[in-house]
Amino acid sequence: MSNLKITVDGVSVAVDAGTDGFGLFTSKTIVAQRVNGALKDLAYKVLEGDEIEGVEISSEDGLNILRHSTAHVLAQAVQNINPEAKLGIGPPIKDGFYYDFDVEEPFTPEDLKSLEKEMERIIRSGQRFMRRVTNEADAAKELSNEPYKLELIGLKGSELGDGAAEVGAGELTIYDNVDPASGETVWFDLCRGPHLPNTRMIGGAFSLMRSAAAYWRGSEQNKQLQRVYGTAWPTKDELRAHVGRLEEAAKRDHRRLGAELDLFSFPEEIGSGLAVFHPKGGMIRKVMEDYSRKRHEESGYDFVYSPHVTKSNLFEISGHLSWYAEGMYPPLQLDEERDENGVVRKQGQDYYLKPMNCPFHILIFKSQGRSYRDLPLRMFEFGTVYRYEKSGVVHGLTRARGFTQDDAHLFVTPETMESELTNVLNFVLGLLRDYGLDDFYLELSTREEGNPKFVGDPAVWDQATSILESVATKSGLTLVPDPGGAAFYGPKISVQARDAIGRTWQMSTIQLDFNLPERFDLEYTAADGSRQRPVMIHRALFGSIERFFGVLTEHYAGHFPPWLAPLQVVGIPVADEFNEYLYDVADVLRSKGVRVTVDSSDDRMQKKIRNHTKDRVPFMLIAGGEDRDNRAVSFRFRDGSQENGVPLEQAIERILAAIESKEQV
RNA sequence: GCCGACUUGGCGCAAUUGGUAGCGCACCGCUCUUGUAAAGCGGGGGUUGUGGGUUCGAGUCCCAUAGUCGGCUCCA
Repeated sequence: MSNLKITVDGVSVAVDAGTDGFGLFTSKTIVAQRVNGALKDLAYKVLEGDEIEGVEISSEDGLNILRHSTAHVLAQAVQNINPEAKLGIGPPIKDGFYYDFDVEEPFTPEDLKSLEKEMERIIRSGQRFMRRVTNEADAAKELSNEPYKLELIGLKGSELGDGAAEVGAGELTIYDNVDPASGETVWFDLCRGPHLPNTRMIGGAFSLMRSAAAYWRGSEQNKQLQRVYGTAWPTKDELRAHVGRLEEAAKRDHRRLGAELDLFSFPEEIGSGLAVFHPKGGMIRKVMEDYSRKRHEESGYDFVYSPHVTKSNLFEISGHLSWYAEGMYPPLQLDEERDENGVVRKQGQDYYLKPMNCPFHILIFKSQGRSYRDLPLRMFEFGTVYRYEKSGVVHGLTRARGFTQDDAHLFVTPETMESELTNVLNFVLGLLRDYGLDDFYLELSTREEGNPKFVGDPAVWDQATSILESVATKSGLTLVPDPGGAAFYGPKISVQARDAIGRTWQMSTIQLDFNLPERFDLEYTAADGSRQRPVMIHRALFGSIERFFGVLTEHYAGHFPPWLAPLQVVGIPVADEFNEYLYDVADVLRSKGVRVTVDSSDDRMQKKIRNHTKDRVPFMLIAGGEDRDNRAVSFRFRDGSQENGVPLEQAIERILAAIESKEQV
């Protein structure tokens, strides 16, 4: 008889005692149930008053369960092949999962192949995932061979981090993998769950992607384990689509496009992480910089310049040498000179390549007495900085060792701080939109209680943080908190932008700083004649020009809009005879500031079209007899579409308009 | 910095168990060339990232170093 009243997907129903998720949900795509907000296996037996929802495999929770179960199968496969392997953790992640193992030999690509085979066998065998509640003492006994799991048991309830998939805040549980034929437990793992009912539901849409080392529990102090990354999807079509997205991202990789389109390179002779821009990349960069300068000038910024090297003293005052010395290039040591008696005649001196521009701008502020009438003072510089990034992190233009920041420092009075921040945020968003990015959210990076990295008075931090938060909230954009992510001297807002294929990039940062003004003892004279300390706002819109260049390259997949394209128009004659006509057309365009050339090489027209399409020239103007006779040209665009016989005046108008409007074509 | 993989003409690749470097594109020359993604023929170019070592002999094996790639850690 029906004696339990529960709610299923919002509908009240009465069910028999002992009813579980298998009884409530018949759809094969329901893989788990959410009971009173908590995820449970389908095997969970409902209780009076439970509010239950089915979890679809294609939902975010469903995918996580699928991937986590696949991770378990991976771990079982690893231990089947190598019983000596010790288990780390194996959580689901975006698009997939990983599992860490302590093994003697790192996994090879061949190992991954044989692991996939073993996983397929396990999946086909249809093992059931059976939840079993245990306690610390029993679990410790069962897992006595698994030192890392033992460590997690000891951590239960305290700071968990990535271990959260193994042990939750509630009961300690183990999942047994039970062979359906023999009823025997063939493998088990400490796990919070939930899981798919059985391995067969994983299906065939999974793949092991790569292996790599990873520190146990994410700390450099710990041993490195061998991590295997995999991906898993409800269907093979979704797996294929995912692989397709990865290929698309690889095709857009700015490092690859940089070489293909002859934009920039990293000559080995110069050193890791140090780029040179070739003429085409240089043109794009110049346009970016010119436009940025124009916008800064319009917005009341002053332009300043500072040298690339400085005596160590400057970064001692700023505090960078005590906090970030290992991130700076080692000093150029100017030797001291001694006379014949060994007495110092000239003191030695250390010079550093600058890793930041702020102290230089501060010195400009200090070069004279400042009045409240001078503020806000906004100093802008394309400042090239050098940071000795660790060898393993250098990555094309997005993580280089030498790069140029579009850096500005605003010196403001406490009263104008909030309005200046609002202006800066609007300025940033407007400029980013001009570069074709228009999907943003904000991140508020704050200090972490008790972390000695953060300097200064906590009360001041709180004040700064609340001002930033208020400005960010008023922008109307989504605000995501980032506790502990602040700079050592103050909190910051960063603008995150989504690119054409949905990836997010941290772009601009706006940081408040109460610390450096104090260290450098900055002052201005207030209206009442008193000496006051200004507040500094650090901000960079592109972050670094190189990085922004890389992001734009990937955003546009190399198809830069006309205003940025290094070559905007190329004339392609149908035959040599029409070169002259196209030269005339090109002259007109060039006189209006268009970057144009005529391809008068020996190649055939078809070959020229192919070459310039691959080069991503936005406008190809083709001309033959018909066009010349009618004073017209034929457009061909990068996507292969074309428009013939466009009157010359109209064609020129159109090209100029496209450049002027910064639109994409 | 740590773990692993990789490095052959400008670029992309090839070279049996170690036996003395090839191909395509690009480049140069010549001939040809009127309608939307590769004309034909010929030519030049590499002491295989660098430095050591093993060997009669090394692109192939070993060591070191630089650089690149994938992760981890880091990112003022």
